[in-house]
Amino acid sequence: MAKLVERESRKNDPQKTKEDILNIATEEFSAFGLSGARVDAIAEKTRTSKRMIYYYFGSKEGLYLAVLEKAYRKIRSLEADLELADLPPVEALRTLIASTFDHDEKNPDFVRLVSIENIHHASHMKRSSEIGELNLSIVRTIDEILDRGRREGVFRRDIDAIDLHMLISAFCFFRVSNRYTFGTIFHRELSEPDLYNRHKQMIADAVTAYVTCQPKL
Amino acid sequence: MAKLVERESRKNDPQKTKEDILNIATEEFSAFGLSGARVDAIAEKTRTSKRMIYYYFGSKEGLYLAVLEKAYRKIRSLEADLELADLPPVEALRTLIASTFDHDEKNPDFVRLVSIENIHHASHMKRSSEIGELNLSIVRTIDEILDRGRREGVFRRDIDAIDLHMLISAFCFFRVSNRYTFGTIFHRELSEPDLYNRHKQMIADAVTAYVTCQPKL
DNA sequence: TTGATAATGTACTAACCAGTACGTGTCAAT
DNA sequence: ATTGACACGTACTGGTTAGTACATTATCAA
Repeated sequence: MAKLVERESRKNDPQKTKEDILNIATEEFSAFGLSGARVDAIAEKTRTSKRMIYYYFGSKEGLYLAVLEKAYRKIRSLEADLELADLPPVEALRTLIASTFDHDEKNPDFVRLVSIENIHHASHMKRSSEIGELNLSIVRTIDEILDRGRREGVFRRDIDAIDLHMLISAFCFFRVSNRYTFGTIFHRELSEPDLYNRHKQMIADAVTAYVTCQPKL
Repeated sequence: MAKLVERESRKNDPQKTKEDILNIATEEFSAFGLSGARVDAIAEKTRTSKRMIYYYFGSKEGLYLAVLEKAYRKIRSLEADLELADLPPVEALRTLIASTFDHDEKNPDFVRLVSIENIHHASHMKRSSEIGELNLSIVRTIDEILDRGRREGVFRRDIDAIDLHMLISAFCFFRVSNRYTFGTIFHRELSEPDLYNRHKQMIADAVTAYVTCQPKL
């Protein structure tokens, strides 16, 4: 007797298979960390099998690295398209801050992956040629704004672009990365719209106040 | 024939055994995370055996929670002893910021544990009655400073103490928690003394500039 | 059509790792 | 000195998990 269940014929779609794996893996690694994530769990949630993970990515760490690289590739692509050259320096800065703030708010997965990578001393990132060459354009952008501000006499002169980027980044990142412990200790839901707006305003105010103030001795 | 090797007699020292385990475990969890740390590895580095870990802490998670609680207990004890009441508001604030800055700088283990706990959605912290009751005195301290500053007319009036604490904390924490990725991307060694001083100055300047500036509309 | 290569599925393995069974040693109070 | 509770060590187990062996199907170029 012939098989009653017709086995549906397999479709080869390497592109999609890879992407599917990467997407699921991003969720899993971001949720459980590198050692916490389970390859089997990833495989199960995929359209395909564990075999394919090793076929395309070689190892768990290989998959993790691919996830990390994809995450950084995404932010690099987002970084370019801000038109700030024709805004006055303070406005340009505020726009940039708002964009950083929203980016972290909208990409908790990315934030978590970066946190995880820091737990691992950024060792995978260091080994990645792709990420290693990230020469973040955001710093150039900040540098230009600072330069214009100084020439126009509205900014203090002793500010380093990378330092300033860190000041901005730190707040935006922390709000997302430490959402849970901070929220628990202070009984605040850091994802509420009220706080979102207030915090966005605060970091913009703080940074602009800083860059426009006179240096303390 | 009698044993040639005299087995040295065992000493029971439960206090020390517990502490020993806790100290090693703190290192291990902070280095590898909750899922990355290995109970066997912890046991080996201990004077005692794996058996004792389960004897005193019940499970790997139990041990992790004990580590976390000890870490938070430590900061709570450090928080109290700042004498700020007789300083002018701006100076009081700068002192407080310096203290937060140094605390995170000197306690990377604590910072890493908090990062790890955030990866886990602060779930252990929530379950801990001890940590759950952390009603951080630092916020009260900030509140008092803000109050005095407002009364003296030097601070803007629309600042929330917890928000301000977050602004300060975020920078101090990020500098340590994201040391590796940030350092790798921007080719900066965030532990260098030069940067240490500059950053300490910067966060103090930024926060004081913010609290003393006029609100933007 | 064919055959080479790329893509995929199934079933397995070996190592690892949290947790335990079971027994021994310590010490203080009686 | 005995006893009982606490402290501790050794050796093991059973489930988990990263990774693989092997067979099969799809695809496409010649």
